[in-house]
Amino acid sequence: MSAISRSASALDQAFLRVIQQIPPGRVMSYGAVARAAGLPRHARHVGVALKRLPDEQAVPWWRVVNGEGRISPRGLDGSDDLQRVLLEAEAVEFDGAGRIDLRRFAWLPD
DNA sequence: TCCTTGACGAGAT
DNA sequence: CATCTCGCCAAGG
Repeated sequence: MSAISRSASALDQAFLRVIQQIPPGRVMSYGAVARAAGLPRHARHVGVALKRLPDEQAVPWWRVVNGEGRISPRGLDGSDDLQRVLLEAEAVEFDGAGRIDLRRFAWLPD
């Protein structure tokens, strides 16, 4: 029983497995994760899966951004800022508008 | 069952 | 660029 299988639905686990493969310094959009998991049109659910992700990070959730190369705002908690800090710590660059150049940092499964 | 909610995305204006 | 509109689809009320 892996750490993520405890509180995630079978569908969520498909996304999480993909996310676990994203190498440091690279990112993937929600839609890309969904497609790589063989579940196109489920971009929104990738976000849902991460949201209900338990504290214990067995998954590099911070390497998932939206299709514009931006960190999706989720409101009050400062997890947005944390995400940016974690990414910059991996040398991922943000431009003046807070965007990541996906042509350079996006990753796709081999 | 019906209705509403989204860490989304593509396209039109 | 910034907005807005729609399509998408599982979950929860």
